[in-house]
Amino acid sequence: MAHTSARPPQKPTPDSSRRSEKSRRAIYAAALTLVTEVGYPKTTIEGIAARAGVGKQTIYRWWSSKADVLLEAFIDLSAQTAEATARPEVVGKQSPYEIPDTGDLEADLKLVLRAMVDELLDPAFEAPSRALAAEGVVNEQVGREFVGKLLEPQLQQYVKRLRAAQEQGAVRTDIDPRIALELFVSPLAQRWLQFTGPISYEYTDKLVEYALYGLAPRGPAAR
Amino acid sequence: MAHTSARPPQKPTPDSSRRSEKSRRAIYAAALTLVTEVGYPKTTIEGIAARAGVGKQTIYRWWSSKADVLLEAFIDLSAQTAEATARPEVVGKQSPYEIPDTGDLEADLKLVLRAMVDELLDPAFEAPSRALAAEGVVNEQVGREFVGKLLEPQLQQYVKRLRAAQEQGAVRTDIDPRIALELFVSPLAQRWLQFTGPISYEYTDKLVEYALYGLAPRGPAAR
DNA sequence: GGTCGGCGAGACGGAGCGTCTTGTCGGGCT
DNA sequence: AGCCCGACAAGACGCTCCGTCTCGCCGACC
Repeated sequence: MAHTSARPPQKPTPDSSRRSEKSRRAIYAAALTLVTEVGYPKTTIEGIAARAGVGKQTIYRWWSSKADVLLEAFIDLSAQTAEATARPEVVGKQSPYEIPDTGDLEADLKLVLRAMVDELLDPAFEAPSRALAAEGVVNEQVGREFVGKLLEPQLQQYVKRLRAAQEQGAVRTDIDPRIALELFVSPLAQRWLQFTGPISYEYTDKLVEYALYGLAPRGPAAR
Repeated sequence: MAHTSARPPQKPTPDSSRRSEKSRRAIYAAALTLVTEVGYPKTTIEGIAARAGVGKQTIYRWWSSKADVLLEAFIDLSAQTAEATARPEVVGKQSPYEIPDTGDLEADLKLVLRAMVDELLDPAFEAPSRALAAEGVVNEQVGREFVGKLLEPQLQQYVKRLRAAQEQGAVRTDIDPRIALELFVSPLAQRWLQFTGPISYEYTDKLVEYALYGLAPRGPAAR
């Protein structure tokens, strides 16, 4: 009776060693193109398959949904972009978008947030990341994967920079860096996600200033 | 040639004076129920019609998409809830969730943010507002309507309270209140929308403290 | 040179789309 | 009082896309 095989309705796990690299890349490219051209809701698995010159079954064999395809495609795109961006100065792995430490926290943060503004307005990134963010809002599993694989690694760079700032005396030591970073990152994210306001360098500069020095007057009379 | 009628393929505008109030309310209820029970993607116009005991055409006659139906249904729900919440002390229109002014800005903000935490975790509100937020991320028209009709009016309450605080000397006068409010509202919104972290009273309390007093040390040596 | 499994292609039944048709019903006008 | 008009419930229609399936085909490994 009991051999080594599983009992219940198990999927006939595909053999990944025989997987076609060419098809995979064509599917990534088709998914990213379509989501940019026709928008996420009108992007269909049939459409991706047709555009990639691939059978539908090839997509269903390796992915579970169009969100899953797009997530992997976007992760792949991000990895490529990061690789291209990273100067090949050090052989060791370049962490995603390392934040500079010139000793001037305010300037460093303003610089990085300005770079984020540029990225948010780059059409090649905007369509797929908007689509994934939208899916993640309503589908917790996709949301957590999106955050875990793409967003949180970037946020950890801020944690790192803020910890350094605490050692330099530029940030109070009783502050939780993981929360502190949200004071300037989340407002930008919300304006971009929900169209709650315009996005500009002046705006992100102000966010950094407000967050660092607080809304309350700093005179000795305060508090 | 030119009579009073329009020329090109115009929709035969329906007569709103003959509109069935009963059907409208049934459709709102069905939409809100379905989105809570089966989720936004599986909520269909056919399903709403069936659940409401209504013909599909009645929905297509008055709304353009399921997002449109849900948006109106949710606005209606919010209006009813606001009406029920507002104590009938004054006859005049109660603005949505007026923020108290006890003279202690920190305490007032913490209180209101705690109330927002409660609301975000209320299942009856969570499903529809998540669905609309998700749709709005990917559909700018829906996004702007969602923000204009639901989000921004609430944010303006913070603007009002912060302006009062500026007059009281509790907030620096060179600060833009519309941006300042985002320091504590947006982080909470992002954690809720994207599952980037847990939501609690302790968390929102910290947001208020960080925003008011800043991340940088407040000693005379700073800056 | 034979076997195995992923591959492109596309047929299949089922859902839901948005439109259109039919007959019913109720309010407003004459 | 009787009539007319348009919104209404119901559901048929052709369409697209879903997810599964069945074909041959072809390349890798034995």
